[in-house]
Amino acid sequence: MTPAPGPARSHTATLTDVARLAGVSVATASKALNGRSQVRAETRQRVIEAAERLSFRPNQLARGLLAGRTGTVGLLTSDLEGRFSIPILMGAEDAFGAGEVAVFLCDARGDAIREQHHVRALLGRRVDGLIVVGSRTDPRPSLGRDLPVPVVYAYAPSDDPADLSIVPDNVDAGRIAVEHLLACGRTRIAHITGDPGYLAARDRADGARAALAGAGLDFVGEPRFAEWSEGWGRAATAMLLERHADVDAVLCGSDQIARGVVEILRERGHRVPEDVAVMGFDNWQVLTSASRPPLTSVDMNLEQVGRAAAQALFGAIDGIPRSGVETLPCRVVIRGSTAHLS
Amino acid sequence: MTPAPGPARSHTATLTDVARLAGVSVATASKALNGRSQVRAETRQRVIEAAERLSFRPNQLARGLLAGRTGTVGLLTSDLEGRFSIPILMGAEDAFGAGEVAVFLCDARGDAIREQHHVRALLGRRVDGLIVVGSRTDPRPSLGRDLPVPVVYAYAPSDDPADLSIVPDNVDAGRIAVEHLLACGRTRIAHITGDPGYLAARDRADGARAALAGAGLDFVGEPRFAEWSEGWGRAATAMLLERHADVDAVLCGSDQIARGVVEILRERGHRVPEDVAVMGFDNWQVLTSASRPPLTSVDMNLEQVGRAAAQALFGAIDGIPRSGVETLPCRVVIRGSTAHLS
DNA sequence: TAGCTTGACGAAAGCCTTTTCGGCCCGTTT
DNA sequence: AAACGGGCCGAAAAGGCTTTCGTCAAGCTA
Repeated sequence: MTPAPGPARSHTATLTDVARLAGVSVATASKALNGRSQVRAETRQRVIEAAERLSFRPNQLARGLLAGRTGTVGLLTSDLEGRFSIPILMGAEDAFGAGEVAVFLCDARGDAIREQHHVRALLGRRVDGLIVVGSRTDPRPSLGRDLPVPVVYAYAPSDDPADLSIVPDNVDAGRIAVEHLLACGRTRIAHITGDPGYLAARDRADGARAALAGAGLDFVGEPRFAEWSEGWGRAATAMLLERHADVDAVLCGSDQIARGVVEILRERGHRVPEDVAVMGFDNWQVLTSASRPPLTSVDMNLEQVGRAAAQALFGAIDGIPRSGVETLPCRVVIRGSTAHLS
Repeated sequence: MTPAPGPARSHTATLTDVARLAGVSVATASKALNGRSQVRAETRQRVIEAAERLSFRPNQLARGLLAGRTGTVGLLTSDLEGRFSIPILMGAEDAFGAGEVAVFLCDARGDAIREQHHVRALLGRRVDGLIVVGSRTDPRPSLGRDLPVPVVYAYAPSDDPADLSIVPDNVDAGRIAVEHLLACGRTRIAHITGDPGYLAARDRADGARAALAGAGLDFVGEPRFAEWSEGWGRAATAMLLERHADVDAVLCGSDQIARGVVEILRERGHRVPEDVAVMGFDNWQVLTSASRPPLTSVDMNLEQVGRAAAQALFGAIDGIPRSGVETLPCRVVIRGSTAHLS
C-alpha cells in the first residue's frame, strides 16, 4: 500500500457548518433539525434552509456512537448463490429497509473460519443484531451464547435450543401437498425426492406419508431418495413406470425433479395431469412456468421467513428475546400439472 | 413505539477498560494494539493480554469518525431476485471481504424513489463509495455527479459518460459464440433470441452477425426476437423447422430459450448436436446441465464484473478515478449440445 | 556534574452529534 | 416593585478512538 493521495473531497457539510450559516449554535441546530421543541419556529426554518443549502446529512456514525445503537444489523449467509438464501435475504432486507436500519451483507461461503471472521468484523462495526441465513434446513452450529448482540437463525436452525430459529415447516409442506393430491381424487401416489442427507427431503416425505396414513393410504412403492436433479427425476420415473404403471400422481421433492418426471411421463405417452398428476416443492418460477404443463408446487414462503426473522430480531434488540425453533407454514401454488381426476 | 425496555447488555469492553486493566493510559493502549512504535515490548504484551481477556473489539464507528473513512461501501441493486445481480454482488462482496471493507446491501426494487432514499441513507452512514448493480445492460440514469463519494456502475452502465461503468461485452459474446459454431463446422446458423427491447439481445445479435459476415455468411432466416422464455424457444423452433429444415446450428439468446429449442428439436427427431448444434447465453447451470444434451453456453463472467467494479471503486476511493464504459470479455463453456459436424 | 539525546508514556485535542443544564429576556403575578 | 415563570438559546459534556505533543527518567557525552 502506497500512501494514497486521496481525493480533495470538499469536506461534507457538518452540523457546525449548518449552525454557522444559520447563525445559531450547534445545539440549537441539532434541536431544530430533530424536531425538538425548544426552538422558535422562525429559527427552526432558518436552520432547515441552511441544512438544505449545504445538503447536510447527519453523520450516523457520530449519532450511533452517542446512542449506543447503530441502526445496522449483520446478515450472515453461508451461500449467496444458493437460491434459498436470496428470497430470505430479500424478505429481511425488506423488513429492515422499511425502518431506518441498514444491512451489512456477509457471505461465509460455507466456511466456518470465514464466518467467524465476519462475525468479529460485524461486532467491531457495532451491529445491533445478527441474522444467520442457512441454505438447508438441517441444524447448524450455534454462534454461541455469549455474543453481545441478539442473533436470529433463518432457514437453517441453530443446534442450540436457547437460540431462536425461524424455518419453514417442511413436514406440514409434505402434508398439504398430499392433501392437495387427495383433493384431486388421486390415491396411487408415488414419491420421488432428493438427497436423503437433507432434512428437508426426510421431513417432506414424513409429512406426506403421515397425511396419506390419515386417509388410510400409503405411497405406491417406497419413496425414492437420491439427488435434487432433473436427471434423477427422469431416471426415477422410468423405473417407477416399469413397476407401477398404475400410478396416478407423483409427488416430487423439488421442482427440478418434477421437471424431469413430467418430461419422461410426456415422452412415454402419459398425459399430465389427466393420467398422472405431478407436483414439486420450492415453487421455482423458472422451472414451474416453463414446464409443460406448468407445475403445481409448494411455495416455502421464504420471504416471509426472512421478514419474520427480521421482526424477531427487532424484538430481541428491544429486549424481548424468544428461543427455540419456530416454523412458518408453506402454501400450495396450483398450476396445470395437477387437476381433479376426470 | 413504546419506550423499549432494552436489554441490560453488559457494557461491551472499551479501550478505557483495556487500558485500566493493563495499567496504562488509553493512548498507550491504542498504540500498543495498533502496532505503533512508541511502546515497550513488555507493555505492549500486557495490553494485548488485557484486550484478549476482555475480548476487546475496537469500535469502528469511533475509528471511522476520526479517520474520515469508514471502511464501508454501499451496494445498490435494483432487483435482488434477478439472477444477474447475484453473481455480481458475490464478486464484489468477495473482493471487499478480502480486505477490511464491509458492504451495505440495499435493494431498490427497481424504484427510483426508493433508490434515492437508499442513497441518502448510505451517505448518512458515510460509506466510502457506492456500487450500483443493474439487472440489464441497458444504460440507466446516473446518480449524478455531485455525490460526495465515488460511484461505480456494474452490469447496467450509467447514461453519463463521466461515470465509470463495468459491463460484460455482449457484442464480443455474440462473436465468440458464432466463432465456436463456425469452428464446429456449422454454416447454416439460425438465431432465436429474447426481447428486442433489451440491449443485450441486440448486442449479441450484432456481434454474432458481424462474426458471420467475417466468414462470408449470414444467419439462416432473420434473427427472431421475442421473449426470454422456454416457451418462445419452443415456438420459434417449430417455425424455424418449417421454413429452414436444413439449419445445422441454432444460436439462442439465453439458456432458457435454448432449453426450449433443444426440447423441440429432440421431439421432432433432430439429433443434437449431430444434426443441429445448439448454444445459449448466460451459462445458467440449472438449465445447462439438466438439458439433454447439456448445453454449451456463453458465460458472462459476472463475478468478474463484480470484482472489477469493487477494484475500480477502491481505486476511485484512493483518488484514481476512471470514467466511461469498460467491458469485460465473456467465455464459451462447451458442453454436449455443440460438437464438430461429423 | 551539567547538559544532551533517546525512549516510553500520558494529557489532551479532535472527530460529529445529542442532550442536559444554566442563562437570558420578557411578560405576569402578588 | 419584586419575584416568578416560560420560552428560547448556548455552553459543555459525553461517546470511543487516534494522534500530537509535552513530560519524565535513564543513559550518554563533554
